[in-house]
Amino acid sequence: MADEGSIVYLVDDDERIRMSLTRLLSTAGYVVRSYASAEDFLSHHDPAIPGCAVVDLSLPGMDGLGIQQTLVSSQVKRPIIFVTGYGDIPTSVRAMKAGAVDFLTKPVEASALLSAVVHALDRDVETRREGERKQTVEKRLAILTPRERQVLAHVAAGRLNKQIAGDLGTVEKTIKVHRARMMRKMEVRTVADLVRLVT
Amino acid sequence: MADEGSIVYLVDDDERIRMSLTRLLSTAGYVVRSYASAEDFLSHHDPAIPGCAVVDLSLPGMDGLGIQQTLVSSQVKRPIIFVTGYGDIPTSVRAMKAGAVDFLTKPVEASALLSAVVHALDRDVETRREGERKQTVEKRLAILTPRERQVLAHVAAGRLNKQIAGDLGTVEKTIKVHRARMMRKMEVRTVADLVRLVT
DNA sequence: TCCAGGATTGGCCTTAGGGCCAACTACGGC
DNA sequence: GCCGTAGTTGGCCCTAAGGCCAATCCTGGA
Repeated sequence: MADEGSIVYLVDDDERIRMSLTRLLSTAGYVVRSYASAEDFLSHHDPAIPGCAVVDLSLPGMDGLGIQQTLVSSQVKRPIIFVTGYGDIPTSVRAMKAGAVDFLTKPVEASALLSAVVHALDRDVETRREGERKQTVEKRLAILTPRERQVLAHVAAGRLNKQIAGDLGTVEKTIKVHRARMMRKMEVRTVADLVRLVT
Repeated sequence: MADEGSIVYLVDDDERIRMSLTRLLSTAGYVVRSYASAEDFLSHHDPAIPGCAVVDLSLPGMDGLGIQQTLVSSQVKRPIIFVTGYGDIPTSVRAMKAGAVDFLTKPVEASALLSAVVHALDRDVETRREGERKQTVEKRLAILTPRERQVLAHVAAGRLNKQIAGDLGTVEKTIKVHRARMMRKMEVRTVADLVRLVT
């Protein structure tokens, strides 16, 4: 299996459920870390580690939706699968609108949970890939001088050096220099690559 | 209001509900068209007309999810808001995963429905905007000759005429001609515009 | 006060892209 | 057999982009 060894964070206050789901997920090849409360999970949570979360909706203290809101508002994209015994429709809809991967009712069917985990991990991989791409671009943009950033915007818009010079109140030769340095720093060789990178 | 006059398709087998919601939506400035069954709605449905659908989950014959599946499988992006009196969580989750805008329980709160309609119409506008853009690009791609399409791919990838010539087994001069004709047909003047268009 | 980084400009030369005119070849139809 | 479309190629010329070397000018700091 492709996701074998990926981490599944399990948050449920019922120890029997934790044992049961841990067993199920471990057997499927996942590494499981379980927590009995939202607070315990969040305080040990490292967004940098790939994986997904399987969260019981009703928890003592902060509940499952609270975990989701906390993660969402802190820009953490950890995919969440909710499981619940007592949920209602409005809650499930709110969870899904907030980006939950799935919302399962107890007793949880093994196949449904495993399928949801696969989807969640897929989404996590995709999110991380895109996040890394953005990071790379941001890092490169960060080392540009203000002038180079201006030139970048014009070049990406398809403007000619001569036109850019006019807009920025300088001469073509100067733009050529800024442009060349900007392209080096952005690590692209063609305008096409540049446009794809910053779009 | 920005969406005033937009069409809301209402599908519910209960005439009192239809009356009630029609009144609510009309008062808010929307044009409402109501249907008593999925079959009636679908047979009169024109995907080209902007708007959203408010659909009761339980209907005689094909139910609300059936409408959604029908539209989704025929690539129609009509935004759907479900309303239901007897739904369960798995159903609401399935609807949301299939792209429903919202899933409301009866009795429907006026504010919740109106808010959902605003979101649905926003999504519709966005979907149509994107669809038109794709249409435009497709139309232009359609009038390219096979050779021009090949050249387009290479140009968008940032390759030089000389390299493209090598790859396509011809000389640079020929590529220049294909390239110029391709750029005209795609209605772009710079490589940057081309990349943005086909990405 | 002197230095580094950033912005600027000039000259020179090479490569790349694109417009215009002309011409040839191949193929599918009428 | 003639015609239109698609693909090809050549020549000529001009503009755009980019590399290399050199040289100011200014400003925030050490």
